[in-house]
Amino acid sequence: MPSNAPRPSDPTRLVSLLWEPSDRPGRTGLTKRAVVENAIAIADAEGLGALTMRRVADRLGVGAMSLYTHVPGKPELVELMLDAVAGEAYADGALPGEQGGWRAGLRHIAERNWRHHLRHPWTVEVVPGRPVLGPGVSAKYELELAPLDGIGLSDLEMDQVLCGVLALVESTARQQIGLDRVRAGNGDLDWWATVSPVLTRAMSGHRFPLAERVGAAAGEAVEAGDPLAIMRLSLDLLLDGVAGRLR
Amino acid sequence: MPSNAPRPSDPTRLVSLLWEPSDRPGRTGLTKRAVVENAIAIADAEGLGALTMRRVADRLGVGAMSLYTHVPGKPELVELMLDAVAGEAYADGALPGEQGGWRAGLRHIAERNWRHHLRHPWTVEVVPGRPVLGPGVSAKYELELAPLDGIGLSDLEMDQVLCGVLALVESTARQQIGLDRVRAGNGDLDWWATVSPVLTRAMSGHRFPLAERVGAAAGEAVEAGDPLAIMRLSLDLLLDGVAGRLR
DNA sequence: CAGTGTACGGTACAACGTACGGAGAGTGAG
DNA sequence: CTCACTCTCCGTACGTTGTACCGTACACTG
Repeated sequence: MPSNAPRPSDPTRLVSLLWEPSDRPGRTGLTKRAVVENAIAIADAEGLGALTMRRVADRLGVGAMSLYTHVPGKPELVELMLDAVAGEAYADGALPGEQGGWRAGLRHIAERNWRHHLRHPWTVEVVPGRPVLGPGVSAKYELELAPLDGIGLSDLEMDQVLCGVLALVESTARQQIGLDRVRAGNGDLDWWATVSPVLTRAMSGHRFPLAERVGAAAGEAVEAGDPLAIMRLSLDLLLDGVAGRLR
Repeated sequence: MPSNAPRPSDPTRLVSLLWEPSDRPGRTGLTKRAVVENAIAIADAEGLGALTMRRVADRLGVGAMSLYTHVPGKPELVELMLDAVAGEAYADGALPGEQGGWRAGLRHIAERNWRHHLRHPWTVEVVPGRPVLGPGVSAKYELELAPLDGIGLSDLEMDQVLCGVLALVESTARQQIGLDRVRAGNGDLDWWATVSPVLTRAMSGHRFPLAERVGAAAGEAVEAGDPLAIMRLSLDLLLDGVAGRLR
């Protein structure tokens, strides 16, 4: 990043970019779609940190600067990637609105978004700005609102409940993904076993009775895929709360 | 980042670093505390992206490489920053355990964490790895468990409920922070007004009836500080759910 | 006062996003 | 067919990043 002031990033330009057809090939057959797809492949495998214009270009067998004909810059590329993967979430036809009731629908949404984030871990690295108003995101939003329509919620409440569920899933997925990464980093060595003795020595003098007791219980659970359990429990609690408001 | 393989980042080293006293001055009076505090100041004002070893060093009037005598590298610096700010959350003495009941306690926790994230927006940019086992984080965890102790939850459930609340707050704060940033970026020009016409033209042919209706309602609410409302509603729902389990 | 360990920092390197401008292919007009 | 113009592609270059390496110079120990 050479210039301190980032490019203006015209939102108008971005919207057209999102909705324009992505398949019109250039001279070497390069398309916007191909750029986005290859960027996604890199980010899926190695995270946003490994996503580099040069690497995308290498995968496509073109020069780095050729990408800029199809994509204004890296931030815009990431937005295009986000919209592209959003479209996949319900591609198999199991729609939230057809799960038999709002509760099953929301559960389905939670499960699909969980999968979605684990499949594309970089989605939890992006700090959102304005909503990405592309075809993929719009379609996803439309489908996810379906189970909430006509059950006695106002339009605003529909959005808020949905956002609440998605927030829960996203944040828990962040934890899971972070955990997966550090576990993949060092070769399976037992983190707690190595850290624990150093920790107890370091915090001699301090006492955290609750934290130690609960932390131990939580720590054991973590080794069995814990964040998912947190997500499921919190989701159930939240759904119970919604049910209470409806009756 | 010159080497593709990041430094091993010994977790043992990090734990000692977190608990070691931070005030022992070096030859020029440089301390670990000073490094961390100045790094926090930069990140608070301009985000993690603006946090640079050179900038921290400049603020301290030392050479960039001098930081490395006090801090092993940038990732470790960020972890030290996280632990340092965690310590502030309840520094004024209004503890979650003394709010009169678990419900008020959790609400207090949510509100304090909301403030915390807005005060240090970079905290929502960090993808967590292993928990940061420093004095600040430990103290915060201890205090936040207090309102949940002895109300009929298992140790594991205590952790899960707390994590659920924190997840909700964090994810909603992320949205708020992202929104604040784009709003600060372009000089207050009305985003929706400029985007809307382009959008309707671009998506001519596609129909998203629910998304358009609900999105409009949600869009209006956004201009009045919406993510906070989402957080509050979802939190209430979650708390209702907890109440249902307890009785 | 001499010796030694440690704090400091200058230089250098690989990698980053991308501005700039040239090269070359494609297309339309005369 | 020829010319001119446009648009795609990309080589080069710049400023900035984290930090490895190694020399320097201070402060404490003896």
